[in-house]
Amino acid sequence: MFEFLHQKVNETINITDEEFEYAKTLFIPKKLRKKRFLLEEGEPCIYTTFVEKGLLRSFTIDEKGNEHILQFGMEGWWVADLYSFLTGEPSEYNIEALEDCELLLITKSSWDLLLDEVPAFERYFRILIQNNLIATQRRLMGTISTTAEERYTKLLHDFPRISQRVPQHMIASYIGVTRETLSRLRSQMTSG
Amino acid sequence: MFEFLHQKVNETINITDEEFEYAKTLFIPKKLRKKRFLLEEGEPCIYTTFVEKGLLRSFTIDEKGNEHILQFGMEGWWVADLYSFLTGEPSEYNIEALEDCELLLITKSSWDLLLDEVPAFERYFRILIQNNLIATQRRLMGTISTTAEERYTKLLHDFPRISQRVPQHMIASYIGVTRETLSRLRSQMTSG
DNA sequence: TAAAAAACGTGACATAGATCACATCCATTT
DNA sequence: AAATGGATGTGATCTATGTCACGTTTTTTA
Repeated sequence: MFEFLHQKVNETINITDEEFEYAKTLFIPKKLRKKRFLLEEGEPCIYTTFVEKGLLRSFTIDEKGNEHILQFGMEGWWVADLYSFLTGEPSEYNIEALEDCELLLITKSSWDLLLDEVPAFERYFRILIQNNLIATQRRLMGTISTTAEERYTKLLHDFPRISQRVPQHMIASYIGVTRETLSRLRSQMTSG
Repeated sequence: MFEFLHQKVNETINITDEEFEYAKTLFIPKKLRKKRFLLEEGEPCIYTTFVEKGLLRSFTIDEKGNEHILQFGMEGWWVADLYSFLTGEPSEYNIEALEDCELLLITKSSWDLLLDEVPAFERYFRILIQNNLIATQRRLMGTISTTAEERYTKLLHDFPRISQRVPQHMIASYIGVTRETLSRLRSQMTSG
């Protein structure tokens, strides 16, 4: 059950088997079925979650009822509302399973304990967050400076299998356009 | 010279005086005059920089010659092209002083040493990057889901003094519109 | 302090993308 | 297998923002 997490951690930092054995005691395994929510807007995000299997999305819903996707959480990734997790404030995000999922949850207090007891995990999360920051900065700059078509093409390039796994209207909301616009974009691209 | 950095670090983590004394030996003080560049696109970002005094911006220039600002670096903040700093790859960003600056630079090898020797600094940078990620995610979601006017109002709210310190066309490029659009927005806002 | 450069405002027009409306098409549930 | 709801495509229009052009004001620099 922990092989995949162990592998991901080992790819990033040096960690002893005892340290990882200790870490294992702090995680809570959970299965979550498609369409079920791991987190709903307004409630505090009490877990940070490692995705062993499946696919989730974190997203907001604005006043008009439009959804805006912050991220997809695929196998090997982590999902949470980081701000809510750290502060205990109500979450701004929803997190929903887009496929049946197998997850490893860790609470804030266990996470704090883990970082205190095993400095290697402090580094692991620093690197994880660092890579996430770099990716988020790139996406931000792309959103500011490129067209919807370029952002769509880049998404397909970065995650080739995504369009088989999630409906088009979610891809549209990830790149920041309406489903209608993405639909027209796609027909232009195949015809042209 | 290091009082401000010491203060910022102390606000975030617990650190002994000896640990901070060691850290001090790894930084390179530098003054940078207004309009001078700390980093130019294409060259590797060999330093991460703490801003003691002054103001900088990191930005890209696209094929059309338009500038897009990733961030302003004010007193107490850090600036770098994180990806380039970590990998040694050529930078995608320019970093320019918008005011006369006093900076503390640290190279990648010194930074690695610091994180190895003083685990408290690993935590300091983890928290720093974490807060930056949260802010960047918020800005991304705002860019996807709100109007230019809302983004402008939010920027003024978050950084009330920014509009006295940087020209309007840079504020425009930060919120992702042209200078003409921001100019019109501003006249609407004061009239309405 | 004169000259040059950068910043800013504003009009006319172009365009990407949003909105609204409706018609399939496909999948999940019973 | 029927039925319901979600997902997609597409037309007609609307709107925010971009683009281009030119003039004025302010700030730097020589």
